[in-house]
Amino acid sequence: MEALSGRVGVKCGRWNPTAEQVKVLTELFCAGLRTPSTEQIQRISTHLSAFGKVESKNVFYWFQNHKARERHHHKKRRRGASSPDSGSNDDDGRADAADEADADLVLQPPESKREARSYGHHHRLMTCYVRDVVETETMWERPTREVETLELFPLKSYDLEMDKVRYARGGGGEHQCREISFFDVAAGRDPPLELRLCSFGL
Amino acid sequence: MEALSGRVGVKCGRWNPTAEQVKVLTELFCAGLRTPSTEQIQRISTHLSAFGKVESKNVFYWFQNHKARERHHHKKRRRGASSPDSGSNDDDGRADAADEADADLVLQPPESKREARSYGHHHRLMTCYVRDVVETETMWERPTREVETLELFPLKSYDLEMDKVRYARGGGGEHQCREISFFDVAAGRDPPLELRLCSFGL
DNA sequence: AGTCTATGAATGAACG
DNA sequence: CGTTCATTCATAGACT
Repeated sequence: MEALSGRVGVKCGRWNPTAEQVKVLTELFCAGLRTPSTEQIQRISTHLSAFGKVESKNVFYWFQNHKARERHHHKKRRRGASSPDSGSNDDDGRADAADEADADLVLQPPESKREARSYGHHHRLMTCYVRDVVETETMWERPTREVETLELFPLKSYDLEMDKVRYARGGGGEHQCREISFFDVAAGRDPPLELRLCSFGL
Repeated sequence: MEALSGRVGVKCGRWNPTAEQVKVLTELFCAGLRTPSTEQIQRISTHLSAFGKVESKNVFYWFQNHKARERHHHKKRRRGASSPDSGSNDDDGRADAADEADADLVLQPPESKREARSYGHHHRLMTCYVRDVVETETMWERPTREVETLELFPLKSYDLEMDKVRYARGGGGEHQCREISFFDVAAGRDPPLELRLCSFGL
């Protein structure tokens, strides 16, 4: 998808990342970066600006969205026959089709789905997610990630060390991009994508 | 784009402020209100309820978010261009380079007397909004409440005690309370607090 | 035409 | 309070 994001339209209503930018972002994400700090965002955007216009907020949102969608990615994994479902409700202009969540990764939040979330801030969401499932054959298996220890950002800053703990999903730090399906596409529509931080041209 | 009234989703899962409510809140914010006290929150929410359903916690969160995002959110900075870009260099290769300097932390007052607030600050604030919890089930039918009272709050309450020092910058500005979008505001800083609450005509 | 999907953007809610 | 999560809105682009 996305095809050659050559940024066709001149209408810059919203940021339209170039292929290179997406590549870099994706690699960073796969390398483990999930919530870049302000400084990191700054640096990333600065570097991405070499491929086209970008602002820090774009980078910020990009990571926000990716992380959120990665986690919240549970479309349909049941029913493998028939049509892949399609809601039936006919929209009336804007019915939205967010399908029913299914909480695939969530461990066991006392809450149901998203509803009884009133001001019961007591029952936190238990941010424990089933850490990386198993091996994803379709994944590259942790390339020499620290080949160069890219200098752009200390790498250790966002290195798996930290994130791992926060999300409790990196038992051994062997988790690269594990699930993500839509990411594959994004990354796959490009060359082999040699996962390597040093490829950031730094 | 679609200007205001973007309130489409009528789904009441989370508070969706109406244009009027946002207007009032924004004006208050621009007037200098940053951390309303429990009582102020109460009054504000009471007044806002004239425009639609709203709970104290919503007001509380609103201010929290606004304050936080005002500071946060990565720079924006442009090279003198006005209006949301326009052609300009839109080629890959080299957008801007020297621009990425950022400095959105310009505000951030020295938290010296920030704690002057009476209420201890821990989780207590949350307890402030527990009164107006009307039956959310009902259709909060009461558009006309008491529009005559109009005395939101003395204004001195949150008035320029210490808040003043924060945004009392230069003052050469003449930006009114615009419908900010934080990303921009971060760089523009606040307007003069010459706002008189009476303008909240609401 | 239109529709669907991926995703950028925005913001309410909450955690720590 | 700053940071992060969750949900929603809007829109560019792909597919039929």
